[in-house]
Amino acid sequence: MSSVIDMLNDKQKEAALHTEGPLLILAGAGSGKTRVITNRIAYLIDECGVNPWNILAITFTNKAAGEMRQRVDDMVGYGSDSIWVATFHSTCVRILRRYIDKIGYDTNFAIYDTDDTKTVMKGICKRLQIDTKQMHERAFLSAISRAKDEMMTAADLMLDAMGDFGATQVAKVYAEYERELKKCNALDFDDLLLKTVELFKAWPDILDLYQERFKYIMVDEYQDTNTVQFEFIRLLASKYSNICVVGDDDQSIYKFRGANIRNILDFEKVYPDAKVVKLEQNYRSTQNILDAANAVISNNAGRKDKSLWTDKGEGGNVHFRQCESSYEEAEYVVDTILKNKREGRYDYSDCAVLYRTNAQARVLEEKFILSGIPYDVVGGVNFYARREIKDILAYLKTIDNARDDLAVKRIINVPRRGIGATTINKVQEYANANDITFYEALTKAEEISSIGRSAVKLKPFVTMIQVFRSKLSYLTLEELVKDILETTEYIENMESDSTEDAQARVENIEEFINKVVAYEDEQDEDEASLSGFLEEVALVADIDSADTDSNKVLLMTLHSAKGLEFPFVFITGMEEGLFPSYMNITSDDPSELEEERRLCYVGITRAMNELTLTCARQRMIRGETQFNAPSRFIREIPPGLMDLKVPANRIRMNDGPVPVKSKPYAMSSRERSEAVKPYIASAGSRTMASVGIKTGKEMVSSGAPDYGVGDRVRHIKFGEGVVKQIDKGIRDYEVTVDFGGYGVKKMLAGFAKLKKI
DNA sequence: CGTACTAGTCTTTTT
DNA sequence: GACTAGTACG
Repeated sequence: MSSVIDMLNDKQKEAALHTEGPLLILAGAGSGKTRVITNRIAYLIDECGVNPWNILAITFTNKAAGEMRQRVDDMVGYGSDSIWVATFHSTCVRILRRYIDKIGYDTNFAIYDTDDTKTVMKGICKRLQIDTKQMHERAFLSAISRAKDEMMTAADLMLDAMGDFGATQVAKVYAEYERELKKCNALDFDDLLLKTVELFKAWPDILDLYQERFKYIMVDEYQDTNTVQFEFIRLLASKYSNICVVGDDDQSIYKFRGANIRNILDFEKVYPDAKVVKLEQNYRSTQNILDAANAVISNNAGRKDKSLWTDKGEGGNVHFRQCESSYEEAEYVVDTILKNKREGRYDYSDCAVLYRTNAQARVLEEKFILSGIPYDVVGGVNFYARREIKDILAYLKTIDNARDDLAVKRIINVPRRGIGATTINKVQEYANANDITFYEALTKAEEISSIGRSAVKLKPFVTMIQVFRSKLSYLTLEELVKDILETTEYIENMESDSTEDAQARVENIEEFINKVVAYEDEQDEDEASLSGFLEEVALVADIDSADTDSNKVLLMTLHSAKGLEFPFVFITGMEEGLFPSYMNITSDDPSELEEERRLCYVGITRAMNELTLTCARQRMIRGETQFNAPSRFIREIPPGLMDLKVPANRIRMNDGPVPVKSKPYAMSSRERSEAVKPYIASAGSRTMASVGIKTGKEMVSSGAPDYGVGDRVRHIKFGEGVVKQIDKGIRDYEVTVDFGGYGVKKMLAGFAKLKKI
């Protein structure tokens, strides 16, 4: 019987075969760590007779979890679905949904995202009369988040503050914030981990249950774990000690959000009997690229000693190019890609353009559009954080379970219903006084004497929500969402007050409906519940846009590039003040600069065959033109590895402005959105198809309806009616129908789903 | 209560 | 330069 580990090298084998007891795999960039993990899982099941049910594999992102799940499924035949592959957060949610009542929460708790917590914080600052100009909401939130990462309570912070005014205030706000979330039966992202650890500590029998369940634990990207995540894993593994962590201290780039690099550096101290395996053979890059990466990272102190090698051969030099402006830089990137494409050396999908900040994508995008190169920007604004999507989600949350005050308040006046801040405050006061939720208070509006005439406006809102609820039993989720949009005339209202980006918003809503349909298709007939959908969406940042099969250049930040590889990589904006960022240069903490250097290391090691580093002498940052010297990271690469267009000592440092030869072409925002459209439009559908999800019925059709003026049609809610008028709207046909008893309605053909009779 | 303008703010990012 | 939040006014 041929073994699953035969395809591994010696080191990889050593790691895969060590199944009992703690194991640290130090996996350098491109050393095949995912392969080791999946093979190790297969080995555990096939050769050691481990029940798949007893295996837990934890990742940070949904994307990583999805990829691992895929590869495990491919490798392990029978029983692979019972392997628990999930992110930290979704793992905790699953545990908490079962047992959180043991520590005083309701099991249908809400999960507050970053936006929600900001809203909560704003309210607290107002109530405590904190001057948010002096101390920002964001500062409080990040202080609280950091405290939670370190498992510190508000009381702990208060003790630590030792009377210091600022620190005391943070502690007070923290306590208030906790009270507020508890009142709403809500958890923030940090709480998901924290409360699970709390639960495990308070209820040893529950912990034991999960220890028995997860006898073999694997953690990916271990260098990015924070203290509470470490504790979660430690507790789970403390019975059987079969814990395997994989990571690379040189790729730790999330310190700013609480990652504790000591978790990986001190692993052997916590587990003295741990076996350590270093994977140093790189299967990705040429020797020159690796040498450049090694040279840069060797400037960092306090790392685990290792150095990557490859048998891929020397390869070409690393290219470096200093440009006059960001426009010229973008042109250089575009021209190089076109030239390579023409000469048949690299296709579009072989190339990736990386940068430090998302804002840098704009100029690049403009040039890509002009040149006609197909591209995709990865990341940017979180899909589910967009206003229109959050609005619809708030409706769904309210219908599902009106305990989420934030959701109810979000939509009570969206679209406008003439319910203002004063009324909302009065309802809230009433709710506080009677210890009921905001929504419950709404249902008793007529009892609130202070509201007066406004009570009349609240009634229809409550009725509407109740009507939606009553329809839950027979409408599909898709129908429900469309019903919400129609009943509230959401799109019409949106179009009337913001014509500029209304079109993009409508497209987002359509994409959202696609997502809903995809969810329903995934589930078995009766399984597709509203709560289930909201659960899934709460922990997903973006619609997965990894469409590697389409032939496009990918643009993304260095952070989002982690874990990916490309034959040709551009790293742009290699300038002091931008990369490394100004914040980190001026910081008195030298470890901040080391994190930037690790980021540079991550960037360089994404490249398989060719790497081009570019910088601009002149760049617009935050509406201000800056003149920056080339990044220090450039100078850390031995000149012998680079092909410099000018000798190194002739590279111009920041010696002031030079007249720009040609006026940079800048597109108007309309031109831009027009030009960008075809790519965006194709991105969504392709994503769905590539994941193998049926999008169900055809979305809003741009074709003409199959009925005309005067025809009788049927609508799902209003019944039969007569078509009065059909107008070609911005993106769809607007149909005016007389429904007799229901009156005359104007609706979008795509949403209305009218049937000719 | 809603709108229109002004002032201030900007890292990186996932859940 | 772009976005958002807050404020002044109708």
